[in-house]
Amino acid sequence: MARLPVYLRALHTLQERGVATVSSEELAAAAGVNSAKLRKDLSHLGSYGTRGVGYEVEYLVYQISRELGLTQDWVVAIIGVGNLGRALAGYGGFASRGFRVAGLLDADESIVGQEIAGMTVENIGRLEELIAERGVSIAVIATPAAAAQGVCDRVVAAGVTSVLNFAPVVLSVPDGVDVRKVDLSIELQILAFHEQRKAGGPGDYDALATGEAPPGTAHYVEAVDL
Amino acid sequence: MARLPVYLRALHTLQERGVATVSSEELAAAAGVNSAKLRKDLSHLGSYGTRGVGYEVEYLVYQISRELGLTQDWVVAIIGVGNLGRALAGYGGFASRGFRVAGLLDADESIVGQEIAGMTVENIGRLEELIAERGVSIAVIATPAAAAQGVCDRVVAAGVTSVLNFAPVVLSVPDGVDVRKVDLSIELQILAFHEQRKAGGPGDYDALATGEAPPGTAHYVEAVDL
DNA sequence: ATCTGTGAAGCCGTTCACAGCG
DNA sequence: CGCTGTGAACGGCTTCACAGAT
Repeated sequence: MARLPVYLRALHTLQERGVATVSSEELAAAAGVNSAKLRKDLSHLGSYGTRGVGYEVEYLVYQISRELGLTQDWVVAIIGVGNLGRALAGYGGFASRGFRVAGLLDADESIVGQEIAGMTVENIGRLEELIAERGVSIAVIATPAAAAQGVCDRVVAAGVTSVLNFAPVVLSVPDGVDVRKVDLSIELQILAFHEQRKAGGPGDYDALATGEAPPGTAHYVEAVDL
Repeated sequence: MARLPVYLRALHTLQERGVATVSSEELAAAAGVNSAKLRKDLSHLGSYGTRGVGYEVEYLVYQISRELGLTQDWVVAIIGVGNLGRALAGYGGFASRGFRVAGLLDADESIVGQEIAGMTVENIGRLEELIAERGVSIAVIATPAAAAQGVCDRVVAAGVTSVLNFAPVVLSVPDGVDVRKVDLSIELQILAFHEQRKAGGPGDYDALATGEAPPGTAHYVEAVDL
C-alpha cells in the first residue's frame, strides 16, 4: 500500500512525543485519511491492534517498517548531478536510515571529480561496473529528459529493478522493473488547473471570447521540468 | 484530470517532431496509458478528434493547455531556500512558460540577501506583504518539516489557495485550499516495498527468524525527507 | 463502554466492445 | 474501412455499520 509510508511518518512523530498508544481515529487524523480505511489497511498486515484500546505505536512502527522492507538497507545511486541531483545528494536524511547513497554519476566532465556531500562524482561511463560492485538496487535518475531513457536502459541492463525517475519523460522498461516518477511540472499544472476552476479565472476566457489566438501561433506553455 | 499534463507533454514531443495528427492508440502509447482511457479523458474536454483520422496535435495542445489553465501566467513563490529550494529556483524552465517565480523567501539571515538564479532571497518576515504585492497564487513550500505548517498557515492567511508541499508533513488547510505533496521519501519507500517483494529479500526474514530485535530497541528507519 | 476487524454496500475509475461518423 | 466517442460491464477501493474482543 502506498499509504503505509504516511502512516509510518505519523507514527514516528507520535513516538517522538512519547505517545505509546493510538486509536485508529487519532492516527487516521494525523495521516489525513479516513479511520475505516486506516483500520482496513492495517488489518492487511495482520491484527496488530487491541480492541477497546488501539495500536501500540512502537510495535506498529516495527511491523510497517518490516512490511515496507525498511529493516534492511537499500543501496541507491544518483545519476545526474545537476541542481536536483545535488539537492538529493546533499540531503542528510537521504544518506542515512534505510537508503544509502553509494554513487553520484554524471556525464559532464566538468562535474566528474567534484566533491558533493562528501562523495566524489564519478563518470557515468563506469555505471555498469559501479552498480555491480556496490550492489545498487535503486537508481535515481535526475538527468535531463533527453538522457533519461538511455540511462534507464543501462541501469536496467546492469540489473537494477527499481527506478525513481525525476526526468520529465515516460520511461519504458521491461516487465519486472518498477519505475516511479516524481514530476514537479505535473504537480504545478494540476494546481493551476484547480486554481483556475476556483477563480473562474477571467484572463483566458476573455482572450477566447474576443477570438484572440486560437490554435495556431507558437507553443502554449511547454512542460516545466526539474 | 491528473493525466492531462502527461498527454500535453507527449503532444509537445510529437509537435517537435513535426507530427500533425495522432490516433488515440499512438498518443496513449506515448503517454503510457490505455487508449480507451485516453479517449474518454479527451472526450470530457469536448469532441476534438476526427473519426477515422485521429486528433490534430496542435489543436489538442491548445485545448488541453486551456483546460489546465496554462494559457495564463501563474505567479509562484518559493519558501525555503535550502538545497531543494535552490534546485527549484535554479531550474530554467521553472521561471519561464506558465509559472513565474516571483519570490524566494527564507528565515535564515545568512541566506537572505543571497543572489540565487538571478533573484535575491528575501526575508520570510515580509511574506504577507510580498504575496499581496506580487499577486502570488501558488506557494511552493520547501522548508524543513517543522516550519512547514506555520508557513502554510501564513500563506493561506495571505490569500494563497494552492500549495505545493515538499516538506514531509501532512499540512492541514481550510476548505477551498488545494495542497499537493511531493515526497521523495515516500517514493523510495514504495520502491523498497516492491523490491523486497521481488527478491523475497532474505536479509530481514533471517533477522526475524533468529529472533533478533523484535519491536523494542531504537527507531527503525525514520522517514527520509527532502 | 470502547475501539478494532470486517462483511456488505456504494462509488468511481477503468476497460470492453461497438455504434456511428468520416 | 479506420478511428473516435460512449453506453455498459467490470473490478477495485472506500465507506458504512456493526459484530466481537477486551
